[in-house]
Amino acid sequence: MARTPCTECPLRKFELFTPFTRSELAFMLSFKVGELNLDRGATFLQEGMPSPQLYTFLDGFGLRYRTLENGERQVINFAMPGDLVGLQAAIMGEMAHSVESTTPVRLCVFNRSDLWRLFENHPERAYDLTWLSAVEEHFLGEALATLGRRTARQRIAWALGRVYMRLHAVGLADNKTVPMPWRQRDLADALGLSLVHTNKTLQLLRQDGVMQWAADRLYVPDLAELARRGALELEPQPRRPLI
Amino acid sequence: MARTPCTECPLRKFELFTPFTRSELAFMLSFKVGELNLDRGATFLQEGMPSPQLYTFLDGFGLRYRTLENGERQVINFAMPGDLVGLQAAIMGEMAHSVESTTPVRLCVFNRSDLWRLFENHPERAYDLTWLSAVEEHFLGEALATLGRRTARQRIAWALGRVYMRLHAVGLADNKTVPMPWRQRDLADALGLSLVHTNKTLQLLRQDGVMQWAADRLYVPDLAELARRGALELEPQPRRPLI
DNA sequence: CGTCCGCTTGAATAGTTTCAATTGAAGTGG
DNA sequence: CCACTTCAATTGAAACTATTCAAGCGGACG
Repeated sequence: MARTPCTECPLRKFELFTPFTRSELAFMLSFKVGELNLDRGATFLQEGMPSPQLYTFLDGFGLRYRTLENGERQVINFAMPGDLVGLQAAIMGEMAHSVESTTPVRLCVFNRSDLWRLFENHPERAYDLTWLSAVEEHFLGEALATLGRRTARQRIAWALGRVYMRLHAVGLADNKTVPMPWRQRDLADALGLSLVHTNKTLQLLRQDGVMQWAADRLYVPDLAELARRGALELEPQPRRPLI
Repeated sequence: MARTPCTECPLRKFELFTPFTRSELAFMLSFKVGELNLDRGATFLQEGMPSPQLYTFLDGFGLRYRTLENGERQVINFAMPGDLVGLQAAIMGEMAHSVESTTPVRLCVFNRSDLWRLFENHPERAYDLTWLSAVEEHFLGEALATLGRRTARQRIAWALGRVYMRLHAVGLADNKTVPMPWRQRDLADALGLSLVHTNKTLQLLRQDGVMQWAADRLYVPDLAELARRGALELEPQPRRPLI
């Protein structure tokens, strides 16, 4: 297996990334087997398919979604730099959702076959992977509550707030503005709303001065206010406890 | 740490359990530190709280749910024999949801502090835990799609079908009938529906002869039909692949 | 016997979807 | 350089699904 040190992508960039710390990332990168560059709109992990590889988003954005029998989509989550995708296929044998790029992306590629080596020889890193899974489970529980019990306004505020907070955490917020390279359709499919209603609800939030979203950029003047409307907790991501 | 072999609960009962095989369960049981018996209605894991213990349901049923700021509930999943709960707190430091019993239960108790030992010395079992987490993630993705994009009828058929299949898998199906010790309120809170609408939709399914649910028992004459209505795949649970 | 809990029912209301059509911006080819 | 296409966002109106409110019923239990 090749061990390409990731010289191009300075670790500094990743300092704040969830969930990897600098030293952990450095370690992970020793498992790197290559880099993959894709244009927007590329589906690189597909529902129901096994995948011999895992990927980390180095640059660019994506979308994780399920396709329903009638052709509709359920967006599971938005993908952004620092996100690990493909663990499900690596562990369970096949993906339960697809992953596609919504901008050009640069992906860090790991081999699934190295995973076992990691469990055997690096229990701390294996623990990290389980931690990742647990964090994802936490998020999905929150999403479930949002779709199940909240109004359109709350859902949208929740989703935008979440995206903002995650991007802020990875250092991509600039002057209360973060990249937002998704379509209203994507947001609608993430929240179980129709496109029309999503559009109208977005306008309400805009009129209230809670946020602005245009030209792939999201501006949030007061995160606390947005969080309040989305029933979001502003607390920092839970930190990994010492065992 | 005490290592109580689980003589009372014959392993035979667990043969079909997801995800533990007989030998795996036997191993897990070597970590057992005790058994906990609770009446119905006991909340033994609480949202936002750390927990020094993990539990496996040996007998009885429960409910995993989140409480919303307005007092409403989102049921995350139904808990049944064989289910492991509390992993989230063990890994992340605190629970994202509460767990309560809906019947008298008998729980197998593990110490969180033993978890690290497991990762260090038993990579196969650590892998199993990650596998468990991935399966849960899979399920939550399916649930999200159900709440986001399906009608009340489909949601209810989906939920009943899922419960039936899971209980069948652990050997609790008898003559096309499984235990169903939950309330309509619980089902409504799991599916993001009002109690009234859940009630009326259940009657439609009953009238169609798709199922009968009364006195804590669920009768499903034709699982394929129920699955079809709930857009459920009848395929067996994905098996753990060899690494 | 009275109370509580879970289930059931009807009617009014509200939130969301669906349908249908328009606009503007960006990209393509002759 | 201009018609033509495409994609994303927008708007209004009609239709519908699910919620809320309110009330009643039956069984279990002290």
